[in-house]
Amino acid sequence: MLTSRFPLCTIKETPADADTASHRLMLRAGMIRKLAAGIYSWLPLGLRVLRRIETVVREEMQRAGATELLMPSVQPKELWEESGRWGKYGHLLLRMQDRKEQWYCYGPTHEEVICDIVRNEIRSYKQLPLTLFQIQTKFRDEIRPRFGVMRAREFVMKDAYSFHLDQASLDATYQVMYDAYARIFTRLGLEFRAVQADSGDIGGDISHEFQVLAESGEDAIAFSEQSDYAANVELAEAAPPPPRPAPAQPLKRVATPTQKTIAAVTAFLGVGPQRCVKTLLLRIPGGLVALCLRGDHELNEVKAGKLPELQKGWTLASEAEVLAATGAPAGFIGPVGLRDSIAVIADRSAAALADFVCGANKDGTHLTGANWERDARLTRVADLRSVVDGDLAPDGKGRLKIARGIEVGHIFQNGCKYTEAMHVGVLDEQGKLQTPLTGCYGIGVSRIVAAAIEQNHDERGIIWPEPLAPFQIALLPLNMHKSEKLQAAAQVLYQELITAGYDVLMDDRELRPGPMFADMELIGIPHRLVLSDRSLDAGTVEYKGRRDAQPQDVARRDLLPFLTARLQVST
RNA sequence: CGGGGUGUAGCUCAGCCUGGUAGAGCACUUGGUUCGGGACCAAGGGGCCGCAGGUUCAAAUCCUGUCACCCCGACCA
Repeated sequence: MLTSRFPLCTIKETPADADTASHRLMLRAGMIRKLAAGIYSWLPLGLRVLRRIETVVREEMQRAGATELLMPSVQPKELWEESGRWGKYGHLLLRMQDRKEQWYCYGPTHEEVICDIVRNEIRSYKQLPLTLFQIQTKFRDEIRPRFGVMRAREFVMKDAYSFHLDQASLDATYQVMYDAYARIFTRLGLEFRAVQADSGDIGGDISHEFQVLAESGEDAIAFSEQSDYAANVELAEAAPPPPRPAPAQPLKRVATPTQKTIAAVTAFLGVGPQRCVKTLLLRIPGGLVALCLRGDHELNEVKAGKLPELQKGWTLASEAEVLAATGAPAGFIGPVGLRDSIAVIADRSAAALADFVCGANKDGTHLTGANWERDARLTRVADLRSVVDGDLAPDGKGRLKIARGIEVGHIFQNGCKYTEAMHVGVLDEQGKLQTPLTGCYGIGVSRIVAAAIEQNHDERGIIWPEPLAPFQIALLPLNMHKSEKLQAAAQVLYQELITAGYDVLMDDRELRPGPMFADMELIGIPHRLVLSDRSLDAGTVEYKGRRDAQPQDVARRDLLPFLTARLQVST
């Protein structure tokens, strides 16, 4: 490809509203342009990268036994009413009407459509197990899109769905997909981790996320350095605490006139936050619930949301509700002496404390030497907190570290959630109608582009992992317009490289060398060849890898073998 | 949805407070010089000052409304 025929669209200045490295570099390199909030055009350069990822994903999906199809991006309301998600999916669903005023949505995911296809086309157990996938543009009307294509509203996703007669078959395919995902992200040259995950609204029991490790990631993941344990912090557990010691101190009331926060109370009383119990009062339909946590721990809302008491929704109690229920303002409430109608659910770590400090349910007062059972009613113990760095791993092997990641893949076992709702049935060997089990497997194709850049860039621009690079080789003939000799030599080399099977971008613009170098480094081409009258006279070509500190001269006649040793021929 | 902010040339922004012929840098076009790390000189093209109302002799500037976008939060296979 010649730069004169390939619009590079690079920009020198940093766009004002780009906050992360990948967003900034994708705009500067001319890969994407914003059309509206969370909606981007893919310019030619960006599209080449996107296609490279799609190719790897497609190859690995096929190798894993999945078959490609393509479903519509626009889906009728009726299908979503069958699954019950027209209402449940909420504002994420972009709804629209056609000329007949029929309602549709722009598909945020395709469980409904795939179930409709399978129930119409698949009749017999002989056709199962079946795994279908597509690479499609989806739309989720995120409340706050940000970071460019990392959290866009419109995005490209690979989604696969598998159908099974029994759990063993689902387990087997799930494992095949898990392995395929690991191979995909490895092939793409990304540093990633597979972690146990919450299955969220998709539903189901078993679920893993594939997280690309990056400081700017929106997810926190916990993993043990001495075992395989790795989980999203939404879900991660610590090993249970040791059993509660017996009470040793008497319950004592202390005046804490202005100490409303854990930090203030601990400083005032000279005890660590891990000796305190903080109490959160939640409003649920028809009542209140108290959740108790150790002072140094945070409530994990995903875990709390699974409590039976909170199934019908919850919010934090208002200041007025707290006062009415406990007689004290927030900051002074505690589990001791709460009225009987309020269930007291303590996190395992809080429940393991003896002689703790907590609010006295009286303005300006705390208690010391408080103890469960003796002083405070305990309805139930549950795992309610988020793990923190240094917690013991749940398998007892090693301590947990917390890192940040970008979720690029997510696999689920859904059981019969969708097939049941959508009335998918297949006849088994006995001629009996069975509801198949399903798995679903997503990869954020466009998000991977951003994730790869987050992991691979420097102050000059992007540094593409080889398999993602829009071009393999940048060929820069310097000041070619002034030298016919150089023009001829460049043309010959360009043709040679193409014939050898390389993906080459030759810069034939009448630019000074500086801007040429800068552009190629910005767009991250992994290998650079420079031709000049000087090198022509010396019979050499200058080579520099994108990560190399210094260029090197290679004899012209040795160039092809030199490249063969360094890079793969593209297909 | 709550809070904050911004809409002026392709991009980054000044001008607005205190109303009076719309600006700079970068980018673009042409000519010249230069040219192995984002050159220089000269000449040029480019604007419904987000949109709609209002006040005024006169509005980018003041007032009202509206739309879009950005940031923080809630939200998020």
